[in-house]
Amino acid sequence: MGGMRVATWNVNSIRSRAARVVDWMLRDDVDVLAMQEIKCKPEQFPLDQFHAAGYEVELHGFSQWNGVAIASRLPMENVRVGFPHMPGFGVVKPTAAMPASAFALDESGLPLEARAIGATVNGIDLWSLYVPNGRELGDPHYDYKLNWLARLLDSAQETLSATPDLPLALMGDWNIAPLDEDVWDMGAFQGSTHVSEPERAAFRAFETIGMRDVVRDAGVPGYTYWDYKQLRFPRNEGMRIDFILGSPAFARLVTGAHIERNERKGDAPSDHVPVVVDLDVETELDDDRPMIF
DNA sequence: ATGTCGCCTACGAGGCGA
Repeated sequence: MGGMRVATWNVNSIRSRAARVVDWMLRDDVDVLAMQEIKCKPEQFPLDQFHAAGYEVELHGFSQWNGVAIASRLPMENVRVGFPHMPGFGVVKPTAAMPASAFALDESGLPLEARAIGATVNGIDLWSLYVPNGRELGDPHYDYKLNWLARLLDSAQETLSATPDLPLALMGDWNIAPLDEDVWDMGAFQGSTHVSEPERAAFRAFETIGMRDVVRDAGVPGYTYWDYKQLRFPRNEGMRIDFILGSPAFARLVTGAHIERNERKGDAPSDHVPVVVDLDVETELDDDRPMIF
């Protein structure tokens, strides 16, 4: 096969947006979509609509918060939920929608959240990640965010140490604006999360293991998120917080990228839009072939 | 404008998270 189109999109509830998501995948010829904030458990996911469009879905979700999924029309293998030493947060609070038996705990006894799922497609290791928001500087959730990112980095580093030539992509809602130009007005973010130096350092740390923001590297400008409030989209007061970080072997496959700004328009949009990369899978296959001249 | 969403509990309006 030749081109392969891969995307990430924080859908902000798949149950309220399945038709819109599937329509876009077909219209934009997407092979694999990493979704975040599906906000449902497995039995609630609208699988039928994806299957009817030719996509299989792997997902990880607990009740109404968070939740991640990967939809693909190419075979998915080696599906993994979470990553080694992923931290949890908060307290176990059983409800009708989430009984005590639904909680899994981390090594410290904190409940794990549904923020990471990975699958291998065409030999490419693809992850859908929903980085914790952080809420406020100094909030326990902010420490959780930084710790979660540090453990994710450890995990990616271990993977790339063992398999340096692996095409690996960490895709999702990072809840970090790495550069000042990634928000519409730095003055509005003084003392806020998403732009603080520790968060930006945690993001940049992925560069030290060779991971690149392949969409920025492709020269694609623009925001990926606009708050529902305060006419943020009409005013184009957005944030760039959704990213695809690729290992060197992944970056070599990239032939193009775009941000689907139009998906913020129309009826009942998510507050995020899809971020898309095109891959030349033949490039990888060619690399594996012996040179004959 | 604390300005909008989406889902929860529990049946209506308030809470939470983003």
